Amino acid sequence: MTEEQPGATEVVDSVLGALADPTRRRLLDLLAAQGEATATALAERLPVSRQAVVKHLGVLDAAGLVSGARVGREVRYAVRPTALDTTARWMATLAADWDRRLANIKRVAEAAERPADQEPGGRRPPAPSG
Amino acid sequence: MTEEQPGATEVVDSVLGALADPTRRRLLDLLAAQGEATATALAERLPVSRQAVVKHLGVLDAAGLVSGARVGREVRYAVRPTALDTTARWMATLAADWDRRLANIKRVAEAAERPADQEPGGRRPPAPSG
DNA sequence: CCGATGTGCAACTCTGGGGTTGCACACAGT
DNA sequence: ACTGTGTGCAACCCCAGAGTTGCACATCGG
Repeated sequence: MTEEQPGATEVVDSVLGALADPTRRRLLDLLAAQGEATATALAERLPVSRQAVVKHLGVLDAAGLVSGARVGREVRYAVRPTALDTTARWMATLAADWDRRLANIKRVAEAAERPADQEPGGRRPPAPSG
Repeated sequence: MTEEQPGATEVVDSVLGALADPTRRRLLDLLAAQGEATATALAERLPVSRQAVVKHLGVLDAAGLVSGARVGREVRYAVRPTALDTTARWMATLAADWDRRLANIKRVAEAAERPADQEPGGRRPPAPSG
């Protein structure tokens, strides 16, 4: 666990996969609230077995969302904000990109709707595929 | 399709579920690039059948990520940035929250590590469970 | 009207992964 | 040394959902 950081795309990929499950989101909530907890302790506060929690923690760890540290005979898990932050930024960028494209396309569509309109010397964008 | 907007939590929930699938992400990429496309046209650019694409578009539509409009005998789908933006903001807030909690806990832990330390007049936070 | 093209619906298959149980191993406390 | 508690591993069950096929229905172009 706790490997070096791979490419942002892979981070986003695994984070999205990890966050898709409600139980895992609940798990992250609990971890964020308690700061640190073992799989056994977390399982007591969830309607699933410890083994299920362990598996989920494995997925979350692979996604870089949590990390576990051995303390004596138990393993304390804690939340790691970095991967989540990366995904949030990626998503925000994507949303902005969509907005940009949509605005572009709308503009072109409106321009094409009235081709007989007055077309002054100013040049419009050549293609919307920017 | 294209219902009224539900609570932000439900939006985030369905968006995360929708974005978990690679084919759906690919689908969104194509749609964002082309601006508008039919299920049939999208299926030609993907290694799955049209019906699979239709199902995915259904999921994406339920998540508010795309919307389809009937034009003659075909249905043109387009990307909708709002739900994605909502999820991005939610995620960024969550990441910030984790950071806050972690900083809080770390501070408290350090303070508890040396209880015999000089404790000046300044007051520290009463509990980390904020 | 007829063919071509596109959509909608339904039944079906099959793999992934969420969940469980059972047991072996590791460590702390007395 | 022995017991209690926590972790790790493996086999197993089960179902949601990703994907398919087949066919009926709608629409455009001649």
